[in-house]
Amino acid sequence: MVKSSGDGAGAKKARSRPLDGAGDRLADARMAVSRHAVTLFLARGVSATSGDDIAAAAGVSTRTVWRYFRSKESCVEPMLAASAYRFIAPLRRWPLHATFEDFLLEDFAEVPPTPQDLADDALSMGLISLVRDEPALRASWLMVCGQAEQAFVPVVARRLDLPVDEFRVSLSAATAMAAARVVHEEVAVTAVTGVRTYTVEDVVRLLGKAIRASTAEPICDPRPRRAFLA
Amino acid sequence: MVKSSGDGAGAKKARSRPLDGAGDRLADARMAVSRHAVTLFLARGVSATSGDDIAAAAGVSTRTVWRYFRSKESCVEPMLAASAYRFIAPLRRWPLHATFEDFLLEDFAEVPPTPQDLADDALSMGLISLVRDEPALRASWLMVCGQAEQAFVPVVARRLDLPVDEFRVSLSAATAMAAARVVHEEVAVTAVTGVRTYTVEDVVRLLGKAIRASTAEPICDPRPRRAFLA
DNA sequence: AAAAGCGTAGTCACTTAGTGACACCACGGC
DNA sequence: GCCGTGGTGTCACTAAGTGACTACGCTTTT
Repeated sequence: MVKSSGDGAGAKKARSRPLDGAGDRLADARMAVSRHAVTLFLARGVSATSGDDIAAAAGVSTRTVWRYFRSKESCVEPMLAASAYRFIAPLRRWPLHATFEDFLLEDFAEVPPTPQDLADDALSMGLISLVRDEPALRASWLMVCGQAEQAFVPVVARRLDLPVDEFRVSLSAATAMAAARVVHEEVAVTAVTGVRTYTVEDVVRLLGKAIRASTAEPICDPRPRRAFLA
Repeated sequence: MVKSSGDGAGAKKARSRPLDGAGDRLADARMAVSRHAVTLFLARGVSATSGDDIAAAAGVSTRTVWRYFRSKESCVEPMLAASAYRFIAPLRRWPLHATFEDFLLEDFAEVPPTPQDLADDALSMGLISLVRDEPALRASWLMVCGQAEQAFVPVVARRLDLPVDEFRVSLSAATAMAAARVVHEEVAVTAVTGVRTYTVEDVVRLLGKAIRASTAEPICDPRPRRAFLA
């Protein structure tokens, strides 16, 4: 089913991958296919959508779909990952003296998401709301959370002034992203079922609370001055 | 690829499922197949093992394998889940006044694992050490961690004296199991690569430290008396 | 400007993963 | 004895996923 490396494509040159802005042609192509896959999954369900359907909708050959993705379900990963990165990427610029909420809200005000981003986030939320019932989809969602966890590691390391390979750092990144996952799932199901609606601010506050509760490390708040301890 | 429900089999009657001791004939059969699958995966690698191979090794028809499991990779889930439950199931009896480490170590001394359990744990560890490289296996591992999270919910609820559907409870269960996952992965790779060895006590202490660090809630220690706050 | 080099997509034949339908026990109740 | 009921095997089939090769576009070289 899977040869060895993750998602065939990118193995060749490991080119740039800016993580933030656009630019990677291959990543864009994968993203386009992913968007069509998600749309189809939401419209007719995962099992009623074939690889051929996805290929046809995206206007590429079936072979290309399997070159891009290691399985049908993993087609959703770029979409979900992109939504996650829209939160995590800005945090690489998060100044040490700012709180989680203050920084993120200010940043969103300064660099507002594009309409495309918002549409993608809506699709992602729809998908996340399905994750409880569709095991294959859940596996992909958890994989994306794992990627998010990796992307969050340097943020935590900087906040704690610790090297990225420190155990405390990976632990904190893992628990924080677990908290973020639970919040996202909760938000997705309540939003999709119409129980309530959320503003960006609501979500940021929920995330902040959850991440604070998820670790004894002070990653969300200004770092205490070392001088007091020395 | 997947019809709708998780792992075809058990849908019919949702019979007992004792979670602890043996007894379920179907679960035992699934476990036996799972054990053979894990052995083969470890011996020759996942992609070099086919569904037919697993069926042949387990002495059942291929059709039965697909009835038991929704995919080749998910064959490993019963083995991994059983290892996880050997930690979580006892915790349902965890008295409120005992610390995590004290209770678990005492319990393991009283009810020592069978040789079969120990062998299964060794296989599981071998498998967990592979999850970093094999994405399909990683997805299954994360699914098992999700099941463990669900199983941990009632334990947390009891410790916090909160209903099982409280958000704080699912949050804590999620972050605690994320911590446990990171510890298990670390232990698995260092143990398998021979960097160091672990006793049960080592693992329990590592888990305790990690879970304590993973949540602001006092789930690992005796619950503070409410009377002081009232 | 032609040629060579390279990276990516398409085509098609092929293997393996996974499902549906039905026959066949083994078991327990009556 | 007969009748459900639940689990398994057989077989035919669909869908997922791979290998090998071709063809196109783009850059670099001469």
